[in-house]
Amino acid sequence: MPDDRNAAPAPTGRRERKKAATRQAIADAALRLFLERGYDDVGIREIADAADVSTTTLFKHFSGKEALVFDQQDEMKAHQLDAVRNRPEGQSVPTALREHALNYRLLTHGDDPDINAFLNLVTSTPVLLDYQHHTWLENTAPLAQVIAEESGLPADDPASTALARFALEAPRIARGHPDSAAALNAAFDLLEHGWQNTAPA
Amino acid sequence: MPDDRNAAPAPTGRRERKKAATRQAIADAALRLFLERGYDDVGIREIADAADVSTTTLFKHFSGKEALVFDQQDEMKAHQLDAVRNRPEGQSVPTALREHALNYRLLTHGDDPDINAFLNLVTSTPVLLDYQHHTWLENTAPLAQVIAEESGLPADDPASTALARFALEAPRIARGHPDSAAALNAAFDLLEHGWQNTAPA
DNA sequence: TTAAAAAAGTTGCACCGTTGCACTTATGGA
DNA sequence: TCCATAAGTGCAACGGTGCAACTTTTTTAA
Repeated sequence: MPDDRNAAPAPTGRRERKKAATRQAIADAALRLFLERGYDDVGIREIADAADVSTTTLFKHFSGKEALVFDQQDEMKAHQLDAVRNRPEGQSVPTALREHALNYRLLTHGDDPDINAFLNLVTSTPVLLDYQHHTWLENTAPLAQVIAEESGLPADDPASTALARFALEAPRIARGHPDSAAALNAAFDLLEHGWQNTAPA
Repeated sequence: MPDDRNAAPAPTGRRERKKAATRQAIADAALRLFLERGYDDVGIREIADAADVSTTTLFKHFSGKEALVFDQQDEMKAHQLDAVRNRPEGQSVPTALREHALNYRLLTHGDDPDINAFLNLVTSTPVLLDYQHHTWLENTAPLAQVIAEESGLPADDPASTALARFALEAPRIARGHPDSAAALNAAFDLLEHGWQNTAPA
């Protein structure tokens, strides 16, 4: 039999794989039902049934009903941090943030029917929009720190915190505005010009 | 007997006075209990009992549990709009918004024990912070419109929406930051400089 | 190998915020 | 004065969430 002794202590493990599978089963069942009948018309108990687990188990995997829908937010947050760190030579921080936001916009306006259905679910359910925004804002502190690093400012510099928060807020402004692309750009124009005249070289 | 015939059809009326009294009784009871034992440890039914009404009545006066705490948000919103409209000659819009925010900060950092107790209740209860922020943001569209008017821009100009939203967001940034005054000022520095280089004369 | 510790999952229940329904009472206008 | 309407009542129910005690699986160590 193969010797697994030196497998890293973290990633693989019979336990963790099963746990991940259960979690996935729950998320899948939830998303399927939500897409079929709408977020508000599907109950927790029903989702648990469909995934063949108890509601208690469901809540051990997800902090609440809304969390069932967003299972990849962490990656998106990390992606944003990278976009700032690995921006092209000479590009300003706010510009990098703008580019990232615009790229993401493109992603979500493609023709992939799955993505569109998901997006439609979210945008048509106020609770989900709020939740998404809320968790998105949790990236404020990490983003502020990256901005500070990239700009040679102290770790909790107020200006970098402000820029971080505003940048995270920009997509939400766009969504509420009739011309969402214009709104997004206007927001980043403000930030770019402001940052340029505020931050050190 | 006095003749009330030409009283405005709106304000006085035996019915409406009673209604206002009931509403006030509910809000008072709720606030008292919340301050005594904390927001999460007081139930709706208990508040209704203390105000001597049914829960049904309570919910006819307030849209939800959180709304019991904030009964003056509308005035604050109007106040902010006025601060922009009636700003001193030659003062820029973002500067007026900064001044207003700073003034409000002073109000809430006084020595009035009642105010402090209330503030403590809010800041120590995440749900309430979120709710307050949420309703505060409802001033985005009105504020954006005032900004547009004052700046000679079309009513739904993207830049004015962005500025409005960011200005409303600023206090929340400040709260999360160790040096809240500095954070507030940094945020408005960004907006002032950005607006100056973006907006028309 | 096996015993015990730890983690995943189950079952059942109860709480809380919130809503709907059918009903009574008070008020203001015709 | 009578009536339409609005305020308020009481109750039952629903959905999301948390708790406690218990069983099953997996890991760790003796």
